[in-house]
Amino acid sequence: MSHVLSAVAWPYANGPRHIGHVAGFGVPSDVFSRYMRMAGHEVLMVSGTDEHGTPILVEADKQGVTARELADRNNAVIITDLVDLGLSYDLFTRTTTGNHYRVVQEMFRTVQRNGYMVEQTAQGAISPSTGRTLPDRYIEGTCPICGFADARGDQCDNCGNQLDPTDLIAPRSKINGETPEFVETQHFFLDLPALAEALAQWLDGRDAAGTWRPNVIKFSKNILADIRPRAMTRDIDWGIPVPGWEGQPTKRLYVWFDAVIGYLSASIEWARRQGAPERWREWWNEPEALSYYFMGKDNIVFHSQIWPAELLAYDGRGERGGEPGEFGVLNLPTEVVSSEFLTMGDQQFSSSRGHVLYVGDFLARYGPDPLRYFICAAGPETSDAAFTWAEFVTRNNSELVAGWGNLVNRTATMVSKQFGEIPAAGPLEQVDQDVLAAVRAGFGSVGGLIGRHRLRAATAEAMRVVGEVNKYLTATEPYKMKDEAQRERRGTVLHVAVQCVTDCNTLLAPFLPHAANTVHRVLGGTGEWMPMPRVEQVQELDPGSGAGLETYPVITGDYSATPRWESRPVAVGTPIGAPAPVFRKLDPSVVDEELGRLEQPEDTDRDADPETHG
RNA sequence: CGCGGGGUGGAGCAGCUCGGUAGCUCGCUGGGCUCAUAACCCAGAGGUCGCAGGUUCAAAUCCUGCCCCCGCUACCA
Repeated sequence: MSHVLSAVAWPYANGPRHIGHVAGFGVPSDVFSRYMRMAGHEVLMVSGTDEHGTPILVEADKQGVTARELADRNNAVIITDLVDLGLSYDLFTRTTTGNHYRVVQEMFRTVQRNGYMVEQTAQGAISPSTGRTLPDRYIEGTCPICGFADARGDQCDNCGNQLDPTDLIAPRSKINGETPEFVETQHFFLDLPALAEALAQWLDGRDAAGTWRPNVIKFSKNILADIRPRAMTRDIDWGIPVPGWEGQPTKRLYVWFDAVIGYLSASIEWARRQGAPERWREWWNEPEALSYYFMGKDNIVFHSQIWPAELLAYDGRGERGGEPGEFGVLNLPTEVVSSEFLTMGDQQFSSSRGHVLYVGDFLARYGPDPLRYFICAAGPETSDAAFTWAEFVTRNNSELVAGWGNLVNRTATMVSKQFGEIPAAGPLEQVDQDVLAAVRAGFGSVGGLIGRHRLRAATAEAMRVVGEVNKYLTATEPYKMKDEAQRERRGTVLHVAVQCVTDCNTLLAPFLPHAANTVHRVLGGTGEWMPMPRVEQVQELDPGSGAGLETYPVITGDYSATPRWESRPVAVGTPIGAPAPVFRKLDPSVVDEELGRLEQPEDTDRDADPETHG
């Protein structure tokens, strides 16, 4: 049994999340975490909403609300989506809490004391109207090389050359068209080159372990080649105050510096709320503890470079040495589990063009498990994958309904009609023993695949096992055993079938936790078999710091009753009544219906694009 | 230009690290069954594994060159 940290990417609170987001970080991390709990590990699964940074401010300005108000609103929406999907966080919090601010500032101070946070003057773009940093990607102008009029601050799309915003001719802000001001400004830079060797050593070790997805380890080692210091502060008035610069409220920590620290701060917050304030150390200080970070591919650099660099700097393990602070020596990631992107048909998601499918809308129409199933079976695991309504409907109908749901239903129907309870088994024949063994073997094969983050293969393997049981029923034909003389054999077959369905339900529980509870009840069980997360309103722990929260919602849950990853013998005599279907069959017309919805987005004010024309 | 991913029966994918009868799901055709949400089971048709060379007794799998597609830029993870 190990301590396993499931560190799940923090959704950005500038709007609701679409199904691509939960395909990248959400469902894969939950399947893994649920499985690891079932396998007997001590899992701590943490995340929260990421609420700082320029895009939040830009969106808040657009909506005429404060950054806090915008973050509060989106935090609530995101929490509802994630809990409805059944994502079993031990704590899903936010980056605006006092606890987070304190942890981030402690990290900063120690990194600085160890010599890895160096103050430098840099040329930066400022928005004259707000005084805020204007990130490179919000600046555009004429390319000095090819004359292209809409070159970006960091690259020209026309000629492909890398640019610096100061190179642009007639630079302008993408936000409001004003001319940015380039000023000399002081910032703290994380001295990544001084940590490069330690990072390389760590990555080599991870590479040697051979467990990372090939493209992730490859990409991570690649970006190490031209590593350079990165500014960890910004000229902005929304974010965590910079220790030592308290007198400068327009300087704040860079959003990515604080966001990745959320994994640690959320672990600490969880421990404090458990009334065991030091318990987080079991996942962060014990060297044999494991940590898995789940995200989309655009976040790889922050998890395989910036965050480990922050940890190494905190631990004092770069070339300048140093001593860890009050958190002690912190563990580096065991594995960075990055997904590729889910596309909608053949294009990427785009909220402004209405080419998007929000989690909340999806769940309202189809419920959580069909989405979870699709993501597990056909998600962007090792390459981009397309979500299409046609494939969604097909997989739902032919795999969930006709494969698994039907097996549950036909088994429960026969038991209910012929015995009304789980019958006792007589002597087992070879065919009975074979199917029982085939299903039991699934614990090893499916579990091994989930442990290696091969969810597509794991799903297929679990469904193959389901198929074995369907074959068993066809081979033994219990529905033909009408004679009283065949009563014992009929009972034996149905007993075996119920045992197999029960075990299949265990195998599928990490993927389909809601359905697992339904099946559990169909087979005569009661209550919530797979524990579910819940939303809880909590008090701010550190009212003196943070963004001024008083109470806020979190996702949490008690998962201690999680069933084990093993065959559970069924209890003879358990009453089984006539079952109701576990999954809903979808009419193929939903494909056209949904495609029509996409073509005519209800959002009528989407033409009000402040970016176009001045 | 560079970096990365990908091109496998009608569709979507696995296999490629460690060469050796090309596999899965859906669809299609035929058959069986009727307990089940017309579900389930069996059989079959359908592929010169992007192209051209090379290594080898043997290449989807290794090497070289080429072609095509997609990311790396956006309110997107």
